[in-house]
Amino acid sequence: MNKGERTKRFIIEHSSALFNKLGYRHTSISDIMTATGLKKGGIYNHFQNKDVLAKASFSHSVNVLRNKYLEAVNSKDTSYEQFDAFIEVFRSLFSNNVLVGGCPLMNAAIEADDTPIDFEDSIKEGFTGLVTLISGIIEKGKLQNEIKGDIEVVDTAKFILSTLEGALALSRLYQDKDYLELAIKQIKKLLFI
Amino acid sequence: MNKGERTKRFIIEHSSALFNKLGYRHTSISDIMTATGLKKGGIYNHFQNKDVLAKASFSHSVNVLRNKYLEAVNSKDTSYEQFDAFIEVFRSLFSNNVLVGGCPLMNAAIEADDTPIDFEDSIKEGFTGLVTLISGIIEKGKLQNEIKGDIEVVDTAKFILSTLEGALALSRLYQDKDYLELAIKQIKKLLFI
DNA sequence: TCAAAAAAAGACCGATTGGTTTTATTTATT
DNA sequence: AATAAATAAAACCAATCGGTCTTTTTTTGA
Repeated sequence: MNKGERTKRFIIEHSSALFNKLGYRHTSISDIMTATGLKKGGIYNHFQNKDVLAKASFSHSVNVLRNKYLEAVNSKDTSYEQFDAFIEVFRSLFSNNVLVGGCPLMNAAIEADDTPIDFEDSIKEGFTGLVTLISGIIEKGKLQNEIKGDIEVVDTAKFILSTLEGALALSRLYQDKDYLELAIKQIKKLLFI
Repeated sequence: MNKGERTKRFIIEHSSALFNKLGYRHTSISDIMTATGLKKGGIYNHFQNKDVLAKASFSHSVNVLRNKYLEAVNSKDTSYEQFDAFIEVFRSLFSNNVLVGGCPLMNAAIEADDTPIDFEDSIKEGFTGLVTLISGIIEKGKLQNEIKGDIEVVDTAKFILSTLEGALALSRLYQDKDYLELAIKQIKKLLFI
């Protein structure tokens, strides 16, 4: 990997945290200059404009998170364990252990609401990927008689995602994990036999 | 009411929609000038600075919404009807019938996350008020044997709020009411006898 | 090692930001 | 109707925004 690629990655890694914390519109190039220690010339040498950098940073955050989810879920065999592993990654969005600033999908979704963001489709893809992941866990659980048989797979996955995302936002606002833990407890009660 | 007060109200009414749609940081004075037809002198004559106007606009949005909630719930006698009435107001946050731009509490909460907003306490108060309102409905339902007796009132209210807020955000992103409707269906199933 | 290419710094640009001040106009009071 | 007070427009301000361009420095490959 040559210098150019290394620097480009370096910029993305450092700016993705900034964008997720401050928002895409509100994060300025000078914020990124401070965070990276580079000047404008060094940044614009790798990205045509701020929007391109913002999109790359968003994708990076989402990729980091997705890989964590997949790694966690795929390492388990029962739906109980898969769900717990998934939840453990989701909990990191409260504790800032994997990313800082909360869920990048929800943050971007709220910002995109009525304020056009050019990577809105990527936000939808990200959420849809999560619904698919949760659906897989439910499907497996039903097959293995761990999850109630009369549950609608995709609808329930959408419901679980809604609940978790809402609870995360409230837990972060109050800096109180109870909202998230309560949601997890209720979901488990709904799901498992 | 003299001219000054009338203009002040006029500015708040018009800018609150803008702030809720675009975000508090991102809405500019010139946006407000366009929306109100006033020039800077006319606006700064009534508000010391943008933050004061932003806070007044946020409070206005929250007040409009709170009055709708209270009016809806207080006009009903059974917890079934109260819950439906509450939900009908919440649905308006998807259809933009009462406010435009989604839930002002959630919008501000996401913006306040890691980006200090000076009215963060007002956001918390707003959410706490909603938890109290929902708790009241559950309490009444338990007393009137409409809601399951073994339900934890406040914890369940927090769970319901989490679910609804998350589902609203997803429904708004996809422009698809299913997320919200699914959440409502599950909550009713959980709640009522 | 040396020259070409890539990378990054630095200076600069017009537009926009929030905000102030001065001037003009409208409203309210006598 | 006249006048003081309130209101709003207009002009102006420094700071910051995203972005460009030129120059300098560093990396790379022969």
